[in-house]
Amino acid sequence: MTYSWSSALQRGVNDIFPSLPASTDPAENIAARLNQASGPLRIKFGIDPTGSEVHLGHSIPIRKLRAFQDQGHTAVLIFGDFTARIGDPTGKSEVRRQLTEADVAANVKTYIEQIRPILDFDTPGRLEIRHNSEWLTKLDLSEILQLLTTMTVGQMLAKEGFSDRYTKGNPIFLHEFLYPLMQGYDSVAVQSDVEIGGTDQKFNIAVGRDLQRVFGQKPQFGLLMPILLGTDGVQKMSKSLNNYVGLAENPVSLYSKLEKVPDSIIEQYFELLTDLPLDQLPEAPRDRQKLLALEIVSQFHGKDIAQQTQASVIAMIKDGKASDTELVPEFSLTQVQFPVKLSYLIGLCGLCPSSSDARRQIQGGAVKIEGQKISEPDWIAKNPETLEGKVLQVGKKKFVRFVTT
RNA sequence: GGGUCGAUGCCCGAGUGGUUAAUGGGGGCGGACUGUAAAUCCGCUGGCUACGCCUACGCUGGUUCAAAUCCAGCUCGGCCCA
Repeated sequence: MTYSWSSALQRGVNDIFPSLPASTDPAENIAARLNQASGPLRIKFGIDPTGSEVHLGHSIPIRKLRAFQDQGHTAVLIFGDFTARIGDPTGKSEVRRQLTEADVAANVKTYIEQIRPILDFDTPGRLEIRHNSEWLTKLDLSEILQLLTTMTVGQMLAKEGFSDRYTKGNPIFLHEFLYPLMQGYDSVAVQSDVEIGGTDQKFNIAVGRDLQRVFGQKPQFGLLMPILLGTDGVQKMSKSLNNYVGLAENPVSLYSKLEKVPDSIIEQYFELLTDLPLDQLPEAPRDRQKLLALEIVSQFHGKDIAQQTQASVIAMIKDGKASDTELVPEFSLTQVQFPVKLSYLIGLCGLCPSSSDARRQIQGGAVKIEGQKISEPDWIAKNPETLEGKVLQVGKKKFVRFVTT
């Protein structure tokens, strides 16, 4: 098998270092490394299982990993179970939530399920799943010191984020300095040839190169993918900003979020999240949004379901109410005591976070039953029969159908 | 370790004894408009099956008829000194 720096591998790549054309040393050129490889290269990607949801932003480097797999290389997927458990206090001085071993293990499990549609799990030799606790828990103090001697405080402070925080007077804890080193050591442990990461990972990946050199290995290449902007089109996709699209979301929610991706970023979404040729996209902006939504739902749920979803979402909007029973979540009234106040019920079924909020939504004219607006905050349903089979709607995209079973 | 300044709702940030669930901005949500977009305009933005009740201004006590506001101790941060 021969390897090459193909267009599939190059698609969407933001940066590659050591930089591609600049170096005259053939060994310092990723294309050369690929061309000369006698066997599959080891492509590293690491992710800290700190939460339970993976979103489209995370999927970008993973998709790139898949592209390497498809070219015959070995994807080395590292779960940062050790780094996750210490808890990375990056950003604010937020409460450091200590994750237990069990939390992390559970997260790893859900991550794998969510990632499964993207990566090739089946072809032998194409995927290696590792956990960094494997080697990081074994380091003793003298080995840690050896890692620490490779860097200066000045170098650390030069890292984006650290420098900001330092000049702003925000706290930086010492153990945060250890993060880049731990992640870098992962590269040593798995002997990676190429590490994939977001552009924000440049520093950490570079540390990996340094450490590999220290440990007598050939330094990896860094392949940086752009950070995906969230559905607000402004800030990076993240769960805490609530501008994310989760991989595990149901088809309807996936579709309805993606079909309104702002025009300004939709091209980037196509480039990074699909394999569609960019010069053949539809002209009309609205058609682009629909195609994007359809394509991505297909990736995770298959073409049939995607098309079905598109049809029902269109119907849902057009008629002003949910018509397709399959795709509207059901809520059972069996546990509810009647008569019930609507504001309370809305809180119960989760369409609003609290009954107070539900009350406000009713007053704001956001609540409909079967397309009929309810504006009386003390509206009461006398018995289950008045609601059975009906669709409750809060705002434009939150629906629930009442059932009595 | 010593000195000093600080800690307010999702975030930033006013308020320094009493019409204070707490000005303002951001964000978010909802409504109108639209391409289910953007921009714009309007409303909402502690909880409670609610004409009332309960929690809130780092934590714990104290002063007072009354405290986010005054006092003490504690916790956590910034800066300066060592």
